[in-house]
Amino acid sequence: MKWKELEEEPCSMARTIGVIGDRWTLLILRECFLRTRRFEGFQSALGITRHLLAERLKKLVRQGILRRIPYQESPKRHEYILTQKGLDLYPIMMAIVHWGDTHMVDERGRPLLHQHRKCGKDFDPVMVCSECGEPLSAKEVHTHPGPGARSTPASPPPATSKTKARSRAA
Amino acid sequence: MKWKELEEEPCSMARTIGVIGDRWTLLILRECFLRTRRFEGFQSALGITRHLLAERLKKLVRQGILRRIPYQESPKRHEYILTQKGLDLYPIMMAIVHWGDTHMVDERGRPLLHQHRKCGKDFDPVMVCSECGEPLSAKEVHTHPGPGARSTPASPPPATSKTKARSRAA
DNA sequence: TCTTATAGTTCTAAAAGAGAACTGTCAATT
DNA sequence: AATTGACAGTTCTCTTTTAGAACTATAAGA
Repeated sequence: MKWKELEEEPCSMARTIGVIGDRWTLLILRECFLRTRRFEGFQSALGITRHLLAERLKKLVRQGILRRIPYQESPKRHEYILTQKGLDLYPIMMAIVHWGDTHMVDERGRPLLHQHRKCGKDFDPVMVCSECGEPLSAKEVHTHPGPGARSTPASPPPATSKTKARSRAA
Repeated sequence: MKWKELEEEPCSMARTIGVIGDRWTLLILRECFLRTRRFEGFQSALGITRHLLAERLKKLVRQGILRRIPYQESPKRHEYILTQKGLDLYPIMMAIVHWGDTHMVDERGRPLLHQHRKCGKDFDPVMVCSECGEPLSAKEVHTHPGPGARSTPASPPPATSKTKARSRAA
């Protein structure tokens, strides 16, 4: 499967995975949220090969998640900073960190704590329903097709060429 | 970088990425949350090669995210179902879907809607602070080292062998 | 002039993934 | 009794990605 195909599936998860669903991209984004902005910064923090780093940064810029901004002329140098679209990835990052904090810590405890400036306390991220404010769990949620679902009852899908996957929306 | 190394970093994000940070694993998990349980089900829904599917399922079982449970004898057949640890991935999945719903939909709109059984409404997932209940954004959060951080001021890190990454906790 | 900092690009070898075919067990059909 | 089909994998070859290291380019500073 190619990345491009993923981005075209009628599934918000598949599309998102097509953009950020590989380890290096996720780690680069972690660095972005930790305020890393420059090529060398990413490279030395992550130990990623320079080749891949250059490629991933380009992709993130293409996707509008990072913006490449000059911070000096001669020699030209740029910084990579998160756009709003990139900042919106924060809940994904926090959800990942929180799962790790819950299920992957060793005896020593959490590597990093998060303090909420507004209330001043160390916190955990909690996912709640936008309508009633209650915490969410998988079993309390029912999924149903939305307007962008692939097969409307009226018109069956036009035999999607070579892709063997029976497409499944999410 | 090998997956194993990731799982040993003092960073909850890196560790989590080591477990679920690749596209197929994420897509398999999507299917799990959509109630797919069997090998053929995953294979035909995703179009993943059988080889990779077998490997990924094994890994998820090893990690305690899925449990392999017999549903018939002769011939022996098993289903893969989410453990509690697996169910706890739900906020990650929802955060990913929601970002896609926000930034990756086409004119047609969302492929899938989510209804909260408790309140009966279609909702968006919102990430809030466990302490004060306010929605979170990256800029309102300050990160600081926790007990499991790698370099305690007292004892500097023991020159971490070959890994070139200057480790960075999260 | 020589070294360092920065941001890449280019090369080769190793690892991972794609694609297709094959195995083995049993139930149902011909 | 032999054949087909469902299911859950395994094995094979070929292609694409990654890893790892070296190289390029520009300018500032010792």
